[in-house]
Amino acid sequence: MLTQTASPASASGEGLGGTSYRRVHKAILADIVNGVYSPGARLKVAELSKRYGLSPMPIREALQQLQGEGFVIMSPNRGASVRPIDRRFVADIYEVRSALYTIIYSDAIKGADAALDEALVAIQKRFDALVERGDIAACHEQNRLLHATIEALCRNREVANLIARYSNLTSSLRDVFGYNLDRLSQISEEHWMIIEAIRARDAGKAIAAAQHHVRRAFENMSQYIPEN
Amino acid sequence: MLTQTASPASASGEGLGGTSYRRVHKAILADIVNGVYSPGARLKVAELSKRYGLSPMPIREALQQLQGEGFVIMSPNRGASVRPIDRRFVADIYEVRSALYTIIYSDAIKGADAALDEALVAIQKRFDALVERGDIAACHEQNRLLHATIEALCRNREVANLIARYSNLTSSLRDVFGYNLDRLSQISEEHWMIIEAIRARDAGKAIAAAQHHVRRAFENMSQYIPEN
DNA sequence: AAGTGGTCTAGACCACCTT
DNA sequence: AGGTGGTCTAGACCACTTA
Repeated sequence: MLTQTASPASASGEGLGGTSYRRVHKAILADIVNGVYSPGARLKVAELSKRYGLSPMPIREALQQLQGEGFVIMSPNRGASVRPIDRRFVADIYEVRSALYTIIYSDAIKGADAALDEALVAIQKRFDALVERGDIAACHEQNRLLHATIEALCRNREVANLIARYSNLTSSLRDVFGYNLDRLSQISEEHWMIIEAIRARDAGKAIAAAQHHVRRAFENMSQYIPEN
Repeated sequence: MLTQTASPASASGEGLGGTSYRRVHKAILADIVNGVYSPGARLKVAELSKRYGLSPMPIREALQQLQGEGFVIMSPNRGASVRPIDRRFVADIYEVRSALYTIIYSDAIKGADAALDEALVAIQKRFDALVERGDIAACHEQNRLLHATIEALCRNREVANLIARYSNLTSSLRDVFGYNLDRLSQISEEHWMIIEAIRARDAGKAIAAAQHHVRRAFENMSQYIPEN
């Protein structure tokens, strides 16, 4: 048997060219985002090592990157755990998102055209139909799509990265609690306000509507999060 | 000779308890911030390995964390280099900073008291005296202190982290170009506007003044940065 | 086709917590 | 004093670039 791993690109459906630490980074991040590893959970190298069929070091590299990105906390001689999320942290994040929406929605207005208007209306109509049916998962998907469509117009990559990161940080919470039907129809109203403002090409109004939307999302979510 | 390094905590003035990857992370970051490694420069493991008296892996861990934090870019099988900074990136960062100042300066007004007013005035008076003397380095320090004093009132940790990160990302540029005496007296004017707004406890005015300050800083800096 | 330099393994060392 | 699990070393393997 050679020193090198027998199957460098196995254990995952990624095309060649990727390094192990990248695959592991991606995999662990996905597991954190999907709630497989909950906030605060320990991430033991030995376990992960076994799971991915790799020796400790590439695992540690992935964890270090995740630490840099804020998804993981590493304490000296105590190893890695998923970043705990308390109400304060969520409040901080939502406040930043709110501030960033001034950028996103003024870019959105600048880039808006008739095709965008139609797309947004179509998405939100589907959303409403799915609320009627009570299909929460599909609603979630349309919700994601609406925001992605708007945020795609944002020219500021740094903003896009931050928004994506925050979305990942809180998405495990959303899966657990989050969406009941009452909240969904409230969301629909908020979305229509945003869409109307975009169709009117009114940046101030769009920003205000988006910030209102964020605030509501926070108020809804924070009740499910432990104080500390 | 044992397998383990002969002097686990040598090569740096850090107290015990730190791990190697942490020391290296700190050291490399400092070197990037201070311009020892310029944007785009390659960071070869072998060199760093030699420099810090460590084997490749702890170096790589530090680099991975730096990648997660955005200071370093790692390409598969091509290793690490300092994140290149073009004008677009700086523009993006300054736009985000501007947005975050809505949070920082409304917190600042909320937390302001007579002691803060005095402190800010004292700092800016020292700044002005140093401009007279043409002591650019000391000016820079007072500038840093003024902003730190204001930002210390920000309750949002995420915002504080972002601001610190952006400051680190661009500080190597500032060292190279940046501060001539004309710009310094312009900065003084902008600072006094901010201080006046804070003393008046006028959040809107303080935010506007701060955003104006950021915009000017960007305009001044961007002329020194290559288009691409 | 040699060289440069990144990546990964196997296992040793050791810090910390538990008994 | 033993165990658990994090950290680090030495060196093998290999991808990519030079000639």
